This record gives sequence, structure tokens and C-alpha cells, in this order.
Amino acid sequence: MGKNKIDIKKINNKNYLKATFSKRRKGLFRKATDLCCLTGATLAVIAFSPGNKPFLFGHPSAESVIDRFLAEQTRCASDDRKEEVLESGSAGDEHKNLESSREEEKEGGQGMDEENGKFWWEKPIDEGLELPELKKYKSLLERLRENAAMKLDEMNRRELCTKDYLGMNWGFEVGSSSSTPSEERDV
Amino acid sequence: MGKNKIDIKKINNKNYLKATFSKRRKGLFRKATDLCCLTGATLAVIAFSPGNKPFLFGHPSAESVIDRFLAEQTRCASDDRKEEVLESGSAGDEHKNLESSREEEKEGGQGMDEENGKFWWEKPIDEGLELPELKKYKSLLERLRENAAMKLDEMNRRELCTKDYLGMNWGFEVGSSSSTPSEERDV
DNA sequence: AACTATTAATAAGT
DNA sequence: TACTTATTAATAGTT
Repeated sequence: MGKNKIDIKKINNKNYLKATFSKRRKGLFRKATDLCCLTGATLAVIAFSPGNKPFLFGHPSAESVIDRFLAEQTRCASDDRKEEVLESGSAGDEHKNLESSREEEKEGGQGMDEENGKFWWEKPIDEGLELPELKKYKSLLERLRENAAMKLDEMNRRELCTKDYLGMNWGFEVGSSSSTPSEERDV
Repeated sequence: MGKNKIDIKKINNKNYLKATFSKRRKGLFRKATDLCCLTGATLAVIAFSPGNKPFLFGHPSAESVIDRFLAEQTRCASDDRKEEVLESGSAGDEHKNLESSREEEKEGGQGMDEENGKFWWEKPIDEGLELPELKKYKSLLERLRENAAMKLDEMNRRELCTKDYLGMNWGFEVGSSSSTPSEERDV
């Protein structure tokens, strides 16, 4: 997509690397914006450039999406644990996560198992694949909790009003869990 | 981009909405993959479809990127607080965050202030813009911490090895904070 | 950063 | 839901 086709492999030239990251990050965020505008999807992008500079995109905000993800992940971890207790620790490796675990019976199990031809990220969520780095969670969350109250106070002082970042009004709740009937399920 | 140009505004037709989300989410994740492959960027995408189904992308993993973001955000919240104590609570609304606050002196302040023509997300990080939803953090993190130990145990039992999800070996540390000299700075 | 030749993504249709 | 095709959108190389 340009004057020549390029291979999708690591760029080594520093200047070309910077230029490419810059252009393509903008493109990625534009795509994210379009997706949110068109579908009302709740979406966050967290990017650290090769120079470790952070860039954020989020609708309705990066933090709210991360919060929701963590909350649902946490809730499902508890669900898993309960199941394991009930089932006396079966070693079977079928882990569901997030919405999937709540809705799979309604969806007849389709959705994530029928589209398993492609990459791991094509599937809604984990299946045990992206859990590795979680060993850091414990100490990290200790620190997070310590700072949460302080950050909260700080926020309260600054008191920023919530903005409709994309300049739109959505006809439905964005950021809430499934409360709608059967049509808006899936996708 | 298609047989007709379309307006980037909310789609109401349910079937078209589903199809569009599906196609464009794939496109977004492909762009994310390309960006990671080309530049080695550390990147996460969290998406909830209009039907509240979760989709994740991450390199090296969604969780690791989220962890890093939360850790740096937390660290900077503490930094801010220290500064405010030292400066006796100036009311000036100049908040830096994450890497920016550590590196701005080396970068001569350029980077986020010179590209302020566009949208809020064009800038590296907050400037006080995406902090609103943080009021949920306190109680959320309480719950998170409660579940962290259990989740950890669970992880340890499953013991999944870290994979190189994109099938590449990076010549540099991905996921580490700035340790390189002056060239890889910015972008 | 701006331009443009070229490839890539995708809206509609099947 | 996946494939095809006409068309627009993104971007690689260049300035």
C-alpha cells in the first residue's frame, strides 16, 4: 500500500521505523475511531512506540474499557474457581472467559469454536492462551490498590467532566454488560 | 473504501451492523498485527462488540500491555502527588503522565505540544483528558486484589508457557521501559 | 510534513 | 458466513 509493496517484517532503519510507526499508528487510531463511530463498539487501544512513548485511544475512554475488561476477567476468574471447586479440580483445559462463559448456553456454543481456523486473536477470548504474564498481577495490584485512593482524591480535585469524545450520542448504553434481549447478542 | 463511499456514522440496520463490525474488527486487528511486526511496538486492543462480545489483541500479550499501562499510570499518579506536595498544590492544569513525565526534559518538551492540531488521542497521553471514569477504580481494585491471589494460583496450576504469538524474535526488549540512549527516544 | 503512485481495505452484491 | 469486485482509503517512497 504505497509506491512499493513491503514485507511485513521488522524495520531496522531507525528513521524509517519512526516514520512508519507514526503513520501507521495514526492509521490504526483512525480505523479504531471509524469502528466506534459506525458500530458503537466499546474499544481501547494501548500502544507503546519503539521508543516507549505511550499512546492511548478509547471509547468511551481507555480507562473505562480497561476497567470493564479487568472487572469481567476478574469475575470470570472467580467463576472458574467456583466451578473447579464444584467439579473437584478437573484437569480438562476448557476455559471460558468474560461474556462467553455467561452466554455460551444461549449461543449454543457456536461463535468461538466454529471460527477456529485462523489466529488466536480471532477468537473472542483466551482459551488459556493469553494468561502467561499474570504472575505479575499480585504485586502489581497491591501497588495499584495503595495508589487508588490517592489517585481518586486527585481526580476529584481536578473534577473533569465526561466528554463525548467522538462527538456522538449513542442510542444505547455503551460500557454496560449484556442487558439486551436476543438480537444484539454476538458480534 | 468499497463500492460506495459511506458516512462514518452509526449504523442502525442490525445485520449491516454485525457484518461491518466483523469486517472492520478483523481489519483493525490486521493493522495492529502489521504495526507490531513492522515496528516491534508493544500494543493491546480491547474491543467489545455491539453485542458485548469481547475481542482481544496484544503483543506480547494483551494482559502484559495492560499491566504495563496500569503500572506506569500508577507510578505517575504517585509522582504527580509527590510533585504536588513539593510544590504545595499549584492549581496549574499541566499534568504529564507515563513516560512523558520522565523524558520530557530530554526531549526538550517537543512531541506532544507540537502536534496539538488534531484529536485528543493524537497526543501521547492524557493532559487531564481521559481521567474521568477513574472514580470506579477504588472499589474495582479492591475486588481485583481480592481475586489476584486466587487467579495466580490458578495460573500456576495451568502453567502455560509464553509463546511468541506473532512468530517473531525481536532484537530488542519489548515491554521494558526506556533503557536505550537517545536514538530510540520518541516514536 | 506534504505529495502521489501504488497497494490494501472494504461496501455491496452474490 | 464466505467470496467477488468496484471503489475508496491507507501508505511507501520521495521531496
